Amino acid sequence: MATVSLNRPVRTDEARMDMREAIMAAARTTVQRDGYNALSFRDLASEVGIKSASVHYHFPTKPDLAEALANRYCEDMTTFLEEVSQNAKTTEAALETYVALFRSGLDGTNRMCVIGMMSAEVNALPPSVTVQLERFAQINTDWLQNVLAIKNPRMAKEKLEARALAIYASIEGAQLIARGRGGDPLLFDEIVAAYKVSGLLG
Amino acid sequence: MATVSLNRPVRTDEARMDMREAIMAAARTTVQRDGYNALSFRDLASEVGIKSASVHYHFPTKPDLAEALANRYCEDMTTFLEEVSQNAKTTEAALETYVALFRSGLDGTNRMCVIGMMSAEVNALPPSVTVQLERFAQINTDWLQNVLAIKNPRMAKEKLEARALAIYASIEGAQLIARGRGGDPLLFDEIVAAYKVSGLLG
DNA sequence: ACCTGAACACCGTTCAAGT
DNA sequence: ACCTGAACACCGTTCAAGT
Repeated sequence: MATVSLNRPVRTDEARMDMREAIMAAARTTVQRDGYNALSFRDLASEVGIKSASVHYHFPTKPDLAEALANRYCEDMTTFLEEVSQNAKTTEAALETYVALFRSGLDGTNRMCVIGMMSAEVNALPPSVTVQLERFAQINTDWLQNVLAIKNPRMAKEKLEARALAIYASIEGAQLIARGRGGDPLLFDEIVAAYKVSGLLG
Repeated sequence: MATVSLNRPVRTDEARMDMREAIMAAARTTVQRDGYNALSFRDLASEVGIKSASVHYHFPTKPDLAEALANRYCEDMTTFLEEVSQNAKTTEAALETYVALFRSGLDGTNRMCVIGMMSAEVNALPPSVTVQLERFAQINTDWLQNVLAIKNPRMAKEKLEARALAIYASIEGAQLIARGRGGDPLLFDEIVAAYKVSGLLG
């Protein structure tokens, strides 16, 4: 079972966690919970024990912080998916773990995928960040496509690509809708179960 | 063909559009484009030609405005779906029109469903608004369930309910992902096409 | 290298005051 | 009934100043 690091602070190695990492850890949690627009440099500063002007030393502007967050999120997702590919015993188990990642943020604290959140808030973000949204989608669909190819060796590549994209979009949607209803993980489960019945996740 | 009023200003009857309606019209567009957290009473005021303090006369607080917006959005959706039910010649056509509504906001101005946006920003919203998010989901799934029941008369009610919820969540997800990629309606179409192939929208 | 206080133009909100 | 200016505590950002 791979570590679900996407819903943990950016780094847990407290002993050598420098200020930049501490800011990113706090910022990730806030973005997942409240969104990028609700993220305040002053709140962030008080969380990590410095003044808001000092946050600007590490991240000159708020979009700079958004870019760093999105970039790190992509890296963590890549690592996570590599671990799943190595450790999952079946393609079904790999897909289960994939879905479980998106469920895990919801459970308890009703947090959302950083990239899903930024997709909603995309009009506040410069190209340096939106390019990371596309990268994250690519990371997800590439991995899904590989898993699906193992499961359905005779499926055409175009169809695998389209199916991978559909799964990614539908899981983000399930998370969004469950989040809107208080982050109920059982609602998320219900939606995912219906995806399976329909054949989308089959 | 039903009027896609969900992506128009709240009321177009300019002659008798009072200030409250003008504020709601401007606010809906801004929420769809930039989100609730990015909505500014001062910008809103200058759009409709009054001062920000005057906006508070019509909507005492920002959550009050959010509640009015979400409530009106539910009403407009109900009207829209009733029109579709009356005018669509086949259940396939009804589903096409449903999907087209979510596509229409994206096209050109990359706007999002007000309720999908508020689902992402749910932590900023009081219960008076989140109850409207649940109401909107119910309006959508009730209608979808009815359409699906006509199409699949032998399907069990529980399965119809689950499928309706899955379709709603997946379409919101398609919109979110397409929005993240610049609001490309062709990407939305690609995702929806894959839903159809998988059987989810079949 | 890293942090700070003070200033700037913003924000939602309140309220006494206008018509 | 509807609107306003002024004030409040907030916001991101800048910058000269500290260590």
